[in-house]
Amino acid sequence: MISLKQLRYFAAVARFAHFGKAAESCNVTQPALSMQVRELERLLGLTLFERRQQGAQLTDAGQEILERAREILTAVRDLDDFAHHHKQVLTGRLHLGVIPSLAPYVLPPLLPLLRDRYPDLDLRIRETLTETLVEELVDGRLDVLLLALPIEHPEVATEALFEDRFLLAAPTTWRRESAARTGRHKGRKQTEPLASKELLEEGRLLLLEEGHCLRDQALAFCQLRQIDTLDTFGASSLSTIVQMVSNGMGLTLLPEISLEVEAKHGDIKVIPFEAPEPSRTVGLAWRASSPRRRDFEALGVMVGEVAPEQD
Amino acid sequence: MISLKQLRYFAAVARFAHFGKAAESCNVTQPALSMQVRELERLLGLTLFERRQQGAQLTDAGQEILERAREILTAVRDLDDFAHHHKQVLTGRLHLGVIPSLAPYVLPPLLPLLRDRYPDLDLRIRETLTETLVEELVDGRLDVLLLALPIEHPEVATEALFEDRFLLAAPTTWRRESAARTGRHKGRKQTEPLASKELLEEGRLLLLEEGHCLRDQALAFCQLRQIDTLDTFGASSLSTIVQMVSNGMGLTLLPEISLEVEAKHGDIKVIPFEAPEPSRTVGLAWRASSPRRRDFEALGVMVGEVAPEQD
DNA sequence: TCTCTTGATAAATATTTCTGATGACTGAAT
DNA sequence: ATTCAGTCATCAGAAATATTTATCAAGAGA
Repeated sequence: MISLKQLRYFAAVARFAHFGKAAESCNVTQPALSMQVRELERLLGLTLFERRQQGAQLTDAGQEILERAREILTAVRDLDDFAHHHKQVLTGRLHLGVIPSLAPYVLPPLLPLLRDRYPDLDLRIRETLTETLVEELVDGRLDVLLLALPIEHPEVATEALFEDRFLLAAPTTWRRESAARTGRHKGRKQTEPLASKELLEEGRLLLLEEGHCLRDQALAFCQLRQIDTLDTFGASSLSTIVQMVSNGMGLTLLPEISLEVEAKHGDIKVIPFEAPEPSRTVGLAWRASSPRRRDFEALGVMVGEVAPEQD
Repeated sequence: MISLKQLRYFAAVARFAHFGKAAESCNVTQPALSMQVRELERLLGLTLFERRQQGAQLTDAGQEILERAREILTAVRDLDDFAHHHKQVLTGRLHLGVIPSLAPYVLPPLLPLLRDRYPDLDLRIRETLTETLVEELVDGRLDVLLLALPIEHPEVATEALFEDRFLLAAPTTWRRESAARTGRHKGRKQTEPLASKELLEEGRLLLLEEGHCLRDQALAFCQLRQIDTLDTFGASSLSTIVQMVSNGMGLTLLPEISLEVEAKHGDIKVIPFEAPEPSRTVGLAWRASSPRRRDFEALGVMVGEVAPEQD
């Protein structure tokens, strides 16, 4: 009779395309895992992997079985979660994924608050790009994500928490009229607090490297499709960007939530945009099948408490 | 770590509300099953059953866990089915459920045909009422049903195969005009081959007992809500009904598919209805998640071959 | 050819699961 | 009150299963 152990081992081999690594990830030796996978193949009456020198390659049949196996494993994990968490909210282990443009600003105030209010919560944090987070979420390695919406995925449910405005960050030496070559802004007073997006076209725009959603949102706002005004190298953290800005290497967009930290890091001035102000929607995402809705709602409330005040 | 075995045992206990019977159904001894259920409870950190002298009663938490467990078990069964049947069509074991008003007419010609054309098919038949069939289908004890549509159930997919007309069955001694008290049919010729539904009001209507869909369909057609013209005892097979009709105890509706068999059983005359003729839609039903669609389609073709010709 | 990596195999061991006998408990009948 | 029949729990030993350790064979790359 098929066992979950077999499915788990099978999924691991599929993930790593390598029996040895899969065995390690399952905390068993390679022969133990090989035996179970082989037994599963016998039970199913088909070959799941092509064993090659370079590793294990899923067969076509294996691919289809894998999808079903993953669903089953997720359902089992959900059942377990449900059992453990349906009484109390925010207890036990919770794997939280956060995008890099939120983690350094949300987590410092959030974690002490959580530790204080939910001492039985064993929070595990993972910080990486949206794409990877969603993948790991669907896969069951993460339980809930804190990121910028929208997330379009049939298995993922989301909840918006707050709007995070974007502001223009410039060197303190930067003068708006110095860049107003187009003359469009001639008549404006210098104390005018709004920056129109045209301003961005005047200086080099510094952004996070490829894959960060913040980069995409900034580009979308600027409707910049030509790459020549961009620093093609990009940076992997906003701190670095701010350092670059304060050294006169260009301009950037900063999310409001980062200001308290980043405005102190470097010598920059921050200018709000004219309406309609650009912004991103920060929210939570989880597997639609997850039984821990109540946990996520509670978590959302906590995040809301540490978020910037809404207009 | 949770195992499928534990879920299987748990589901069995839930089904029988009795550890001993559950153990028997799982082909293990009662202590073995008790241990696994207890271990599952330990792993989940909650109590699944209230153990009483009268048996095992699911707790509220157990009820919710049960639903998830059943989904998992079904998914595993589907995975297994998929592996075994995605290559060849109609091989291996197939549990077919049939309603009593179809089984005696469809199965005799169907089974030899199947045995001939799909010798590797190990068909298991279950005959009972629609309600039970659907329950067992969703539960995974049956794979496919042959019955009257529609079936409204979120987890069940269906396919219509053919229309089965209803005809009026009357004693050979019965004369239409003898009952035409209303005078509405006075002008008609006696050789007129159509029977309007008003005719049914004139004789006592004999139907299958409560729960048979054929009974409900007949009642729906007649728009009879008053029970006084009905034989309240009902019968459990059409053969019996036909015997009653041929002995002058009343009239009944017979599905066309039964005529070849039943018209010979008793001494009756069969009269078609005026348009719009009453009929039922015969079709197949299966779990929407089942991977054996191709099997069901092939089965549908076979049933079509033994069904009455369509107009 | 030699070396490294891959996964498979075999035997010994560890672990899990099952059986069969027993026991405690409960409600019903005597 | 006592017995009885039925429930599920417990336990020790047996059986089945999974795992480890050690070793092997095959192919890729030097």
